[in-house]
Amino acid sequence: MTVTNKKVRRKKDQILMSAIKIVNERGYERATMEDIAAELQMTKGSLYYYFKNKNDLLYQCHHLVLSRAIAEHESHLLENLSSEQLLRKMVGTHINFAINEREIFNMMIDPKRTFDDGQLESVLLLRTKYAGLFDEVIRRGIAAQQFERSEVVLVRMFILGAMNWVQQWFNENGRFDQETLIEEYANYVLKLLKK
Amino acid sequence: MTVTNKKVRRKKDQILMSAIKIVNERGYERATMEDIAAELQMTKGSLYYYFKNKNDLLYQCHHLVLSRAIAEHESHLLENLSSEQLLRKMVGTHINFAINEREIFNMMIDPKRTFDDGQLESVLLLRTKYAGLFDEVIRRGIAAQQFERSEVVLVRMFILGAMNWVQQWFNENGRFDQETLIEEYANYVLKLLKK
Amino acid sequence: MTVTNKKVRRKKDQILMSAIKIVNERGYERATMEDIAAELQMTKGSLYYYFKNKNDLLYQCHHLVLSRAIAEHESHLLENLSSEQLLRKMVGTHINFAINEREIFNMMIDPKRTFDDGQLESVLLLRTKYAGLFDEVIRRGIAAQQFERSEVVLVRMFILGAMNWVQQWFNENGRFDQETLIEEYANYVLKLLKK
Amino acid sequence: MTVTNKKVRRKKDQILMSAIKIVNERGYERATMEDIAAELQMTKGSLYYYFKNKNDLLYQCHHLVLSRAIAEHESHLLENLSSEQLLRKMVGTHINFAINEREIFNMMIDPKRTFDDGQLESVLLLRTKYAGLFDEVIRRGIAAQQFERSEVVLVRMFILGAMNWVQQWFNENGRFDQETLIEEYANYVLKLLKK
DNA sequence: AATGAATGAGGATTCATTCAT
DNA sequence: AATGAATGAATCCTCATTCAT
Repeated sequence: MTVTNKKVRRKKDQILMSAIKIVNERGYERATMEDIAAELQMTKGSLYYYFKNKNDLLYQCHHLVLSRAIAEHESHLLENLSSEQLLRKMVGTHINFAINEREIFNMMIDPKRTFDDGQLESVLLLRTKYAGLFDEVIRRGIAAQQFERSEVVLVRMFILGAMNWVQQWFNENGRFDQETLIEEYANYVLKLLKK
Repeated sequence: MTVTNKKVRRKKDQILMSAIKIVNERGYERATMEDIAAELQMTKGSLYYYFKNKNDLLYQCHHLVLSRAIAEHESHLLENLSSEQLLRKMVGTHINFAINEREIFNMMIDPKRTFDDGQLESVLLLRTKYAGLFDEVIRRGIAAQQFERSEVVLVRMFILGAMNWVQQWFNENGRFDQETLIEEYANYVLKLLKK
Repeated sequence: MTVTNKKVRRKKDQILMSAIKIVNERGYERATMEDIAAELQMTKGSLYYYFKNKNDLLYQCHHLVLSRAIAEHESHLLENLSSEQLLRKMVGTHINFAINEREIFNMMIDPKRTFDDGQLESVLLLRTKYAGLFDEVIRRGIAAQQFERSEVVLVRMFILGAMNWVQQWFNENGRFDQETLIEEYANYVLKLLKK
Repeated sequence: MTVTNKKVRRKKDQILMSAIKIVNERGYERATMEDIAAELQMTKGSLYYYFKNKNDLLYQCHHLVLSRAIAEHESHLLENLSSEQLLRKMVGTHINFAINEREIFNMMIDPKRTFDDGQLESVLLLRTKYAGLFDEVIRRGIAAQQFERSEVVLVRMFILGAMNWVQQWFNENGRFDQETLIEEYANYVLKLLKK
């Protein structure tokens, strides 16, 4: 990779961060290219040097966030933890992303509406991978006879849903802080899974 | 109520149903007044005879759906059921709405972005009422010593989130049919709550 | 004229009064048929029973107001007054109309923009007639050697303009009341005309 | 000022001139953004690159014209002229603007209907300043004992009204040319003011 | 005579996208 | 690499007008 390419890479990342921020604040449709550019004191025209179009830009945001979440989960999987400990960590990671990357995480929700076919395939792949990480832990726990045997996919959906919803109501100044929330949610998750 | 008012009422309802459908298909921002009108073979101009503007129309969709869901829950509350039976019914009602009124139910998600102050107040009131119905059942169960004593609000959020998420992945032709889904989810909910 | 026709006549007049009021408040373009109808607790559809279209309605307003002003001036002309006395009365009449029928009087200003050919002709006829009344007095005064010989048309334009402008700044609660204003303006007019 | 800013300035001015022309032809409400753009062979979208909205554009037209008129009057005030000579020049300037910037000058008439609060304040300030220039000359003349002592404000209103009205009837091909008109009007004004 | 309902032609505004420089 | 400028398609909304009842 040439120096120039590195620069481009860095700029792209800056733009992605800016876009993530703006989209998180305003939502996909209301985030304009102008807004995203202004955040970086660029003009919107310049964005098109780095990204084919708005869709492409937003797709890459999505990809970035999801990849990071996956990476974080994977690092937990490598630690030598019990299923319970592991799951607690994953609950923490997930809720952190859900709260702090609200809108981008939301894109996961209904990617069909936004992405074109090629992008969609890639996104769905990542989603599947992401979900698979949870399935993996659940299966490990069942195998270790710590978790009750059950429809893995269904219970995973239940759990992910519960956690995603957090972003709808969680409020930094509210009754619960993020840490307590994570702990309690992890307890619920484990109650659900354990024998 | 005069004949005319009934007619207007009926027409308004038709428009609302059409709007609900279109919004469910395309999402709030992408649903145009033209689309909504076309669905009923009207012209967009006519919509403005019945609704002040797009926002008003969408607000009324939201209000309608939420009111209906509340009414259904309330009818269950009047039946003489055990907390467990009641909760199973409410899970059924909720998941039905979540699946079949997808986007409108989604408006609940982040009304701040869409509604103006007056509307917002009314929407938040309904949301609170809706959530309160679940709290009520949970409290009943705790009082009857069938459910474990716990942070009612938090566990309710967990449950509602899990159920809302269903709309993201549920697919009529998938591995589970709606009925099985509801039953399994009710089981999870009860496992979470019971001692 | 049949009873029915009389009724229609009365209704038309009511509508004209309503239209005059609304147009005076909001201006020609901003006065909607709906506004005008609402003032009389009618629906806009009904207006079309009485008037061909908005243009026609507004034309008739204009015609009505101008006719009344002319009638009032003519009645003064019949009284046996000196040119000076007569002119004072006419100044009073004109300023009253200019203030109290603001916008309709304003239509006189540039009728070309609003009216179609047939209407225009009739309006211009009335305008000419209206202006002619002032010319008449001025000529009488000159003939009676009370007023200075001068370009009658030009001085009349000067005077009418001065009086029309009153509506732009006159304010009931301002420094001058309407009566004082009229008296002072009449003084100016006479200073202009007298030898 | 950078080159770019100069270009923008020039373009803005072109647009303003175009807008002034169109508004003078059609009036405020009937002048569409499309019309204004077409005059310059631009698209209406481009106008929004230079002006926030129609209101803003029209406000700036108004501001421009009024500022120019004020500047012209002020240059006369600096010349060493008698009150009479000065007033004659000002009559000329005013009538020229009234005839040649018809509608824009007319915006002065009832700005309340068109402008928002911030703009209104600025417009009223300019109007007051404009009127003050005439008051100034009149007072000078009174002080120099060339003009009769009188209600300065009232007589100034009278005079301005008379001159504004010119635009309603003056016609290049009519009986009077602009120069004669100005001379005669100046005579009237002086007859009104002089002892 | 009156009206409720519908319509369609405009008009203001926004914004992703393009492109010459 | 970046930008200023322009564009045009899309979208909301208004309102005079029509017409069946």
